[in-house]
Amino acid sequence: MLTPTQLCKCLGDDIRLSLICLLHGQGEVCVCDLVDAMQAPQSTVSRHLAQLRQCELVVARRQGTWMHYQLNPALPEWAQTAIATLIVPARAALNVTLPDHACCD
Amino acid sequence: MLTPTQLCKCLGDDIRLSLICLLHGQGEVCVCDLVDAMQAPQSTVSRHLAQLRQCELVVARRQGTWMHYQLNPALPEWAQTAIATLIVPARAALNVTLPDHACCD
DNA sequence: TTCGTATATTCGGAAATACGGATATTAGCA
DNA sequence: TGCTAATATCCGTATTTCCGAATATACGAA
Repeated sequence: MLTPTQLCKCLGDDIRLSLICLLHGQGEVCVCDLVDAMQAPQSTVSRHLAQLRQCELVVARRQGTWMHYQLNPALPEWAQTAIATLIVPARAALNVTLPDHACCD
Repeated sequence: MLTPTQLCKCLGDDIRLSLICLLHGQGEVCVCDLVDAMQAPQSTVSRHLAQLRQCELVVARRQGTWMHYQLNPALPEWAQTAIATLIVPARAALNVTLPDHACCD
């Protein structure tokens, strides 16, 4: 079960926090768009997504070859609140935005 | 200036999060009480306090030989809100409480 | 001065984390 | 089948973080 320390550890990394920013308020996003938005190698993005999945901050759904990620809608209240609070300054500090949805689907 | 990533990194450690729990809503607390509450060597507690000071999550005031710490009252809104949100589940998970104030003063 | 107490800092080593290229896996399609 | 695209995992290495004993510093009192 998610502890506050774990949540903070997960969010205490620019790449992972950026990924959360990209997913927040977006429904599902496919990995290719995430890799595109982060300017980082695919293996790096995938590794961080796996970590977020492991803490259950995000959930994944496979559709054919593609994977769609979204924020875990079943997070405890306090975690959702904390994330919502941090998102605003994080967006400003990290400056990440989804590309025009180009790849899958 | 404090970034969301930095805040999370600071809070993403059991000892530092425990220290924040001990300070939250308490005004000033002296180091001896913090060392007492955390069952950890003095140098460890002091090192983590220094890190919290460096990120400006806490501020310190010297009074003679003693140091008194408190949450930085000038934290940005978002940081105060995030901390307040995390404190509740953190207290439950980490189970830390101040000892009867015994040492300095 | 010198001593004792409170706290901070240093230091070497252990452990955890991050990286990204290479490779494996999974699925769709010919 | 065999090929290609999307994604995940592996692996050796580099970096960061953490630890606690030892030491240093700051201060008050004698």
